Amino acid sequence: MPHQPERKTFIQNLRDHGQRVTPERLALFDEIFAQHRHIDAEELLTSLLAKGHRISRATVYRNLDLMVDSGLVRKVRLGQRRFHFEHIHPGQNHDHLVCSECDRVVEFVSPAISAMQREICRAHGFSPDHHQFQILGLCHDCLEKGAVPSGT
Amino acid sequence: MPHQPERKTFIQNLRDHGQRVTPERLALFDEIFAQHRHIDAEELLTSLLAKGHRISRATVYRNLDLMVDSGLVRKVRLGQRRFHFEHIHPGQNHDHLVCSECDRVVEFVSPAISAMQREICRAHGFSPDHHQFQILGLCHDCLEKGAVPSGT
DNA sequence: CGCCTATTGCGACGGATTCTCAATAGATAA
DNA sequence: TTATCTATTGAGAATCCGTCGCAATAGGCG
Ligand SMILES: [Mn+2]
Ligand SMILES: [Mn+2]
Ligand SMILES: [Zn+2]
Ligand SMILES: [Zn+2]
Repeated sequence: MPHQPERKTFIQNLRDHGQRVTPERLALFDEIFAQHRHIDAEELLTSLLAKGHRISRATVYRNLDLMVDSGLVRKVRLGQRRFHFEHIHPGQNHDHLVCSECDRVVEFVSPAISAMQREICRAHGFSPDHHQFQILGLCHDCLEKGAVPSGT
Repeated sequence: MPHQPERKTFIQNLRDHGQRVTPERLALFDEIFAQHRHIDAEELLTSLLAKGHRISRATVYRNLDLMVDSGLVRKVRLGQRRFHFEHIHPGQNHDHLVCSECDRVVEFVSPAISAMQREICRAHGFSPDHHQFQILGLCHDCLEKGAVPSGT
């Protein structure tokens, strides 16, 4: 269990808010923190069931929201359709390059973005909570394989 | 008709690709370019019908995609659910601040973002097509009305 | 242990978009 | 102008991605 401290934080968060520590919550938590990739609700449900856990789709969705609210998990829109989830690495923010040909996702660290975000919000009287930033395009491999950049 | 040149471009685009110039396409085009705001497919359908045009929902969706592909219209995810569309102002890129309390959308011009995007893509061997950048938070008005920033 | 109530599972429901397919109507050439 | 070819349309069913309602279950506390 390489994510023991986060697990303890999660359990403490639950207790602090009068929420219950259920096996479903722990299994879901462990699954997200075991994965080092972007994973969607359906994939999480499938892997949990494959590992013998008994959990329903609604519970997966409900508890993903709960973990997002508690700040342990991030919910990102990578493609056009569903949300993906990833556990948060504290202190190391990143955003995503998404290949529209092969769906590959590359993370990039963006020190300048936080500063820019602060400045823009200051200028407009906004109080920022979080941002979504994705760059869509073609990855290196797809370019070499001859995919055409942009419209047809 | 204050968008005559774009209209001609659209028609030429269609002809160049062996696509037909239909009244439905022109009506939809005119509606998007008449609006100076972010509008979704359902709203477009409703206003077209209210103006006496005969057009179906499927046609609206199909032709929105077509206009996005031809580079005249941008498709942005402002809330969590549906897409919104806006006509492109060439040479003046912008992104969006979205208030999570009142759904207000404020546009901001971001000269630094293009440069950053280019640099990040160069470093990762990516060929960028476009990006999605939204900052979620609380607008000035909602802050004054006492909305609580972030969690709970 | 026993109560209280938060949480769960199941299946129905919902919004947004896409699909299917027969009918319609632009474009082109004679 | 008319015939022909086929892209496009309309209508509604289907799909995708979640969310909801509610009865059954089971954590947490005294
Ligand atoms: Mn990531
Ligand atoms: Mn805009
Ligand atoms: Zn690729
Ligand atoms: Zn607001």
